[in-house]
Amino acid sequence: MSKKDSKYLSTGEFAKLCKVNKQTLFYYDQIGLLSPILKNEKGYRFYSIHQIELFFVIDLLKDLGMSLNDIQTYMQNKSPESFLSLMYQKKEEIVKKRRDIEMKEKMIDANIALMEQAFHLDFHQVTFEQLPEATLYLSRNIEDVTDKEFIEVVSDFINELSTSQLDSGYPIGSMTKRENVLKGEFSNYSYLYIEQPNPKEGYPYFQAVKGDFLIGYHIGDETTINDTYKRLFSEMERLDLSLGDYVFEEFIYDSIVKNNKEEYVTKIMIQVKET
Amino acid sequence: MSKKDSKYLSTGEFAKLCKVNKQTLFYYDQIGLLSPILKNEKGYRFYSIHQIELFFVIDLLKDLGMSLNDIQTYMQNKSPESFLSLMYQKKEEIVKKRRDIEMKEKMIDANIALMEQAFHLDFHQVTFEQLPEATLYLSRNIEDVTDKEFIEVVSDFINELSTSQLDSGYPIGSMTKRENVLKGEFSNYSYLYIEQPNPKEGYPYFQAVKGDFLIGYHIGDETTINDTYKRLFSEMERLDLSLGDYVFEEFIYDSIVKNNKEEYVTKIMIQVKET
DNA sequence: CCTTGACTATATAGTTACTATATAGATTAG
DNA sequence: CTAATCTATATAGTAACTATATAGTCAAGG
Repeated sequence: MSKKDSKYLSTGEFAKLCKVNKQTLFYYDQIGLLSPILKNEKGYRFYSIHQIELFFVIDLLKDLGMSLNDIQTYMQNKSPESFLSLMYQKKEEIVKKRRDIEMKEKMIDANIALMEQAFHLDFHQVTFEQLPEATLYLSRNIEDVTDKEFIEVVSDFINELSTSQLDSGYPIGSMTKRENVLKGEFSNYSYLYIEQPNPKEGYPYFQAVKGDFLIGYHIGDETTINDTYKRLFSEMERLDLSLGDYVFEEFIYDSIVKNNKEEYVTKIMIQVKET
Repeated sequence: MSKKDSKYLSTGEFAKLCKVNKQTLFYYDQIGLLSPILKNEKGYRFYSIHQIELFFVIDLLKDLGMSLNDIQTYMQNKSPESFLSLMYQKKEEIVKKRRDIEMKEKMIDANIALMEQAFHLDFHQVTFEQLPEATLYLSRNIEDVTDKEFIEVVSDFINELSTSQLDSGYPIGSMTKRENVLKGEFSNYSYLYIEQPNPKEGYPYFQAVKGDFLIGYHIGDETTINDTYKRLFSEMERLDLSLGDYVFEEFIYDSIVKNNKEEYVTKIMIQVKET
């Protein structure tokens, strides 16, 4: 490279600096998005070091979901005013994006915690535990609803979680009222719930779970859960305990980690009081 | 829809719940990534509400840059152990991604601040100001380097910023030592710098800028900056000020917001002391 | 009972933003 | 002077949708 040329970067050098494939720069040149400031008689491209700034902005906008076409349109009509308004718009978008990432990070954390916990559990053991208070966000009531209504409630609940940013990453559980459990309708759930480790103001939360629980695990799919309930109830009797207000169910192993239903595991937490 | 069918969601309903295009679900079914649990004799697809969980995991992994192919591979060999190790791996990745987003948000904030500020400036005004202390991260020395070396230093500087997470989003400026300025070598910069609003431990920062400055603006490209410097120096003389340790240059309007070089604006901050 | 409108399906082609490959000429280090 | 390494163009392939065309299905209203 001659002394004169050394002010500039070749495509390869510029690509390295931008941390992209050389082909990408050819492509950007082709579509006219970012062309080298000079091409010599042999067709060799030469980029100025200042062009890195432009590349960074392109990269930023691209990362924020703007198409190369739209970026090009901006670049052709650029001005401090349009840049500022673009930045304001992208600020809003990136805040959304950051929240989304934060939520997903929480989801990963919750999944890790759940799995780590699961490894230390003996699913054949029934235990008596005191659970601390927890705040739950509940769905609408789902007692005795039709299948169709059930689907609607679940859909609304899921939508509510994402629109109101209530999705803590924790798994969704279901709770059943004492009276339905007493009737033997173990799967006639009253509400769906999701735990809220950091409850926000202004939502009708359910303060729950503080108290004594009998905890057991059901292995297999929901069709055989009645047997497990019966086993737990006889254990309750043996310990001289009586049923409290609610029973809670949470999946430990489900379709996400197991291929066949026989290996699913459901945690059953029966609120109890001493007689 | 018959009572029996109402336990399930049609492709359209499920797509709405997943917040994706119906076609995407066809595509996922086609490649065998996520198939409805039943298809009736007419070929209509029916999804179970539980499948939303699987979709969420697929969506999470996809968002974290995993290809549908790799996701499928995981799904075929799923187990609590492999899920946990996947989650640990994705946790690392998402932390990186979050930091990246946070950095870009800062970049947007800095750009907004810069532009808002610029709108309130009169580029023809020369002012005398006291600037607060600031922490700068400097490049290697670039006095009297060749063009080639200059490019190398800039490249290294930019790489260092991203690898050591020193990129604060602020624009990169250049500073020139008093002695070079006195020789009239205004563009024989000594260092590049980037401001660090929240300096981290363990880096050799430059504590700077606290003190009195004469601030003016150069309109046009770098080839004519000498005239502006001369104008500023005569103003310095008039005010009975003498040159301090450094002169700082920062772009206000550059190729990112202006199409032609005649409209570029450079802020020149001359450190001064009273004589 | 028939029609209308809203759904469902499949098949195929198009899109975006690369990415890889093949071929050939240019440059540089030893 | 030659081999290794760069550069270029042209073309094809890729992932993950997305759109379009065509046709069958279904439920609700007149």
